[in-house]
Amino acid sequence: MKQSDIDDILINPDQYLRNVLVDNVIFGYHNKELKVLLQQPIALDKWTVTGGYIKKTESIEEAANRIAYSRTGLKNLFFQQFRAFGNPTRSIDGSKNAKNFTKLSGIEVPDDLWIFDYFVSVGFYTLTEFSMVKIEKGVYEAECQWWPIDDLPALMFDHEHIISEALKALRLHIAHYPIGYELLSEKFTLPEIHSLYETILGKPLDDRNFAKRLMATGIIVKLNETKRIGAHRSPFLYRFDKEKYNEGLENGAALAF
Amino acid sequence: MKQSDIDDILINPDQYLRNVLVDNVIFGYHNKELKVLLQQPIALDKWTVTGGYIKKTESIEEAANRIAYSRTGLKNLFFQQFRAFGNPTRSIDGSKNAKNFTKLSGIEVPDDLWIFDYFVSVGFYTLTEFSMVKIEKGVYEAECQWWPIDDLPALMFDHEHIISEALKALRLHIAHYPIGYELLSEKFTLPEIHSLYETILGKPLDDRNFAKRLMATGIIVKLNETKRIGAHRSPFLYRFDKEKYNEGLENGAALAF
DNA sequence: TGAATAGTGTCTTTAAGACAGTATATC
DNA sequence: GATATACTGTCTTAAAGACACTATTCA
Repeated sequence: MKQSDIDDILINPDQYLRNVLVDNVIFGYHNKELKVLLQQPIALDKWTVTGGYIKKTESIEEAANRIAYSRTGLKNLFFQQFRAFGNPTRSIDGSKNAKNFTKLSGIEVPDDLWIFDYFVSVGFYTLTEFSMVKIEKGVYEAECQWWPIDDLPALMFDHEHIISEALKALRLHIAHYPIGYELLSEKFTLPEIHSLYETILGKPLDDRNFAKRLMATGIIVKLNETKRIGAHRSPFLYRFDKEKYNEGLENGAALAF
Repeated sequence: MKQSDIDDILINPDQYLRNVLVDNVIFGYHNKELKVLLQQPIALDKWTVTGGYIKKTESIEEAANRIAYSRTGLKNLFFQQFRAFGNPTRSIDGSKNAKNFTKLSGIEVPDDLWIFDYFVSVGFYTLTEFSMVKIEKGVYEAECQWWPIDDLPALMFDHEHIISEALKALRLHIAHYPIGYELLSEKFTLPEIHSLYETILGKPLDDRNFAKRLMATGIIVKLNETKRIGAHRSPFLYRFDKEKYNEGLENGAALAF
């Protein structure tokens, strides 16, 4: 749990559910790079994924969305619940006992204050195109920035585990459902979507087989336009067939890479 | 939330996490039938899946196990988290406001008591062989019994949805990982495991292709014994190769039915 | 015409799916 | 020998995977 959240829930304890929160692993893709949005609470040297408490009036999905919106300024991002984390070690941390809390905040609190009990975290991941994001850090965050998924800073609690589980879930998802609508421009080239899949999966995919299979699903449509990319052959542009895409999200699209 | 749980958490509020609980959908298999263990709290006419609060000293997995043990008397059952449920409508229910609560229990409580806020439910499912289970109903349950999955009684809250999501998760699991170790005798016949798969998936599977594929995974081993089943040809007995089975649980076993 | 990237077709191998007749045990 | 169940092999079709050359653009 982050210092800022402790403050927030102390100031407005009545509007939040207790002992349960949402952690939302925000993945950002841009130009063959996959990154994750992390924040560093003031007065702590470790980083956390974005997360927050759940209001009594909202669902866990709404909470995950609200958190993503508050950091990225974007709505209608693709997001997905992947699993919940909950065990007593989630509270064994320097910030999670009364003495340390008082030292950090100057506020005196009883030893058995309920916020020192562990919190069950419901994990979501969210996908976004990171060049479109104007990061808005929270008032209690010293920093909020993108980190490459294979070069993460020191993370609080089990957040490294949460990120790796989120990535595992994302890679499983990509093998069964279409992906990319929120990550590419409306019109995109075959090499662009090819790179997206390679980057998320972290492995090369044969370009001929990739194009063959992707076209076979019908979720993308070739346009009669090309994109000029300089001193090279101009690639054709494609767009998603939103109907087929949504159908794929519902029923699965056979793209088992 | 069940009446019994409300009592329990009122009597011992300090040992449990607040606003979060575990619901454990216990599936029972026996003789070509798949059932789910449901309980009916005293003074209510609707049924619920088994569930309970999470102690501050235990993980959500330990809580799910404790619940399964308390109802079935069995340990080391196969269980799996599938997803969390949380939205404000989870608290709109006859038992979830102060007036009704007082009417049912005779205990006066304030209108804004925290237990009337909604609870996030972390959903697990558990598999067991139901002829081995001696059902132990909780002190606050009027009934606790097996129900066929395609003939359920009226269920509280979103519990029908929880069961259908659990079943969906189980069927997804069975397509990617081995299953059955906890559901069959140590030695079993091909027709027995064939029926198990057909029952869980709810559809017929070609017997020749099933045997071919199952043997190809190496997770079962043919023994040099047969089982006498009366006036018919005696089927051979098989057992699981526990090493291959566990490896399949870790890395997946290609059995995409 | 050289450099960089786009785009595409064929063959092989493997897996999935459909399908039916023989073998065995007991009465 | 009648009956009920166990057991298994082949063919067809579809998908996956490996693989390399031609086309375009522009400097």
